[in-house]
Amino acid sequence: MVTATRSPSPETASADPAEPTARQAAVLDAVLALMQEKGGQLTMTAVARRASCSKETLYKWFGDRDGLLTATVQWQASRVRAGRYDRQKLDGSSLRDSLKDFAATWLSVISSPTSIALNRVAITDAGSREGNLGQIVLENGRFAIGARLKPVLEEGRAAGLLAFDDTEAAFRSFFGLVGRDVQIRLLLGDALTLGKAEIARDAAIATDQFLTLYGRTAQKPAAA
Amino acid sequence: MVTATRSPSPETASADPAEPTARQAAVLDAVLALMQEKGGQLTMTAVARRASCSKETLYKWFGDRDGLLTATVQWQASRVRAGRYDRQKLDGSSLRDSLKDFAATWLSVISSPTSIALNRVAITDAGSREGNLGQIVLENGRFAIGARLKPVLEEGRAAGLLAFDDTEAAFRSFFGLVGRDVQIRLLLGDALTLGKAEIARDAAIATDQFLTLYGRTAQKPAAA
DNA sequence: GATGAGCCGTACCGTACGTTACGGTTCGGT
DNA sequence: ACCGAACCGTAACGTACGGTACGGCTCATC
Repeated sequence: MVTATRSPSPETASADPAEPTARQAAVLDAVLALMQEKGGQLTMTAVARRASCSKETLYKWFGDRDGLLTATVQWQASRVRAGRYDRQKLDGSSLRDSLKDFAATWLSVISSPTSIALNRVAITDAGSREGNLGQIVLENGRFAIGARLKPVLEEGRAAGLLAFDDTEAAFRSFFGLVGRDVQIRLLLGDALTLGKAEIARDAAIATDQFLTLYGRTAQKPAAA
Repeated sequence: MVTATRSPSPETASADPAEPTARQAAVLDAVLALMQEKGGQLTMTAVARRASCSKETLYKWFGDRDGLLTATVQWQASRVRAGRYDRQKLDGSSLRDSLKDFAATWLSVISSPTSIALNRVAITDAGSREGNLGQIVLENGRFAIGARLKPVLEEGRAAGLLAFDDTEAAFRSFFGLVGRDVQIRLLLGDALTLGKAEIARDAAIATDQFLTLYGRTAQKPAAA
C-alpha cells in the first residue's frame, strides 16, 4: 500500500490506490524492469539496489513485499489506459475499426514483456497464500477491457450492426478469437514474437471473424 | 530425472522420460495433490511427509527439486491421453461430434485443479531461471492437442467439409473459441466453475462457431 | 549556522527451505 | 542366520531472503 497502513504524516499522501510520488513511481518502474529481466527472483534487496533507495524506504512506503507488488500492478494498470472510443457515428466501418483497435491494443498488451512478467507474478501469487494480486490483475486486465468493449458492442447492436443476446458471451468470443493461444504460450515461455504488422493482421482477422459470427449483415469471412 | 544422472544400478531403470515405479508414481501423485492443496509452497519436506518417504529417497530418484517437478509434469501428461478419434466415415455430423469432444475434453482439462496448479508452477518456473518446465507443459498441453486435432481438421478439409489454407491458423481459432478467457481467469485465481453441462454447452457453441467460420457448408450460427 | 526530517547504504536477525548426512529398520538373496 | 541394498525418519548445514536497526548525508526551514 502506498503511504502504508498508518502514515504518521500526510506528506506524500493521497487516496489508497492513488498517485505515487515521482520518486515512488521510479521505484515501481524499477520493479517492473526487474520483473522482466530477472523473472521471479524479485528480491527487496534487488529492488532497493536497482532503484537506488534503501530497503527501509521501501518498507515505509509500501508496507511489505506484497504491498510493493500490489502498488506495482496498479501503477502499470494506471498507464494502460489507451483508447477512448467515445461514441461516434457508428456505421459498419467505424465499428469494425473500433474492434480492430481494441484487438490490436489487447494483443500488444498481452504480448508485452511487462504484461507477461506481471501476469507471471500474479499467477504465482494466486497459487499460494491469500494473495489478491491475481484479482487485481484480472480487474485491470481481462475485466477492464471487457467493461470498455461491451458498450461498443451494445452500441453496435443498437445500431443494428450486431446481433447477440448475451453481451458477456459475445465479448468472450471476441476475446478468444483475438487472444487465441498467445497469452498462455507466452506465459509458459514460448518464444512467440508478435510484430506490429503481425498484430495488425491478426487483429483484423479476428475482427472479421467476430463480425461473421455476430454481425447482422453478411461479412467477408477471413479464411486465412 | 527419474533414475537420476547416473544410476549405479539398473534396478528401477528405464528410459529417461519413462515409466516411474509404482512407488515413484505414488510420490508424484503426492506432489500433484500438494500442488492443488497448498499451492506454491511445494517444499521437499512436505512432499516427503505426504508421500511417506525420506527426502534422501526423493533426491536419489529425482536428482533435485526441478527433477521432481519435471517428472511430475510428465507423469501427469502421460495420463491425459484421452480420445483417439481414429478416422471414421467423417461426414458433417461426425466431424462436428469430434470437434465437440475435443472442445469438451480440452475445457475439462484446463479447468481441472490439477491442470491449474501444474500450469501455475510451470509459469512460475518459466519466469525465473533456465527452467524448461514451461516448454514441457506446452509440449504436452497446447501443442499436443494441436497435433491431435490438426489431422481431424485436414481430414475434414479433404472430405470437403472444411475450408482453410493454414491448418495451424484454423486450429488456433478453434483453440481461442473454445478456451476464450477460461484459462487465464482460472490461473489468476478467479472463482470460475465449469460444470459438466456447462462444458458440454460451451463446447457445442464453440464448435458451431468454428464451423460457421471454417465450414464449407452453411452452419447455423449459435448466437448465444 | 543550527535543527530536524527524510532517505541512502549497510549490517544484522530470524526463518524457511533445498540439500546432505546418518542411524535404524525392512527385506530379498544366499 | 547373515549380508547388503534400499529406504524411512530426522537432524544438521548453508544460503537466500523478508524485515529491522542504525549511522551518516542532504537539504529545507528558521
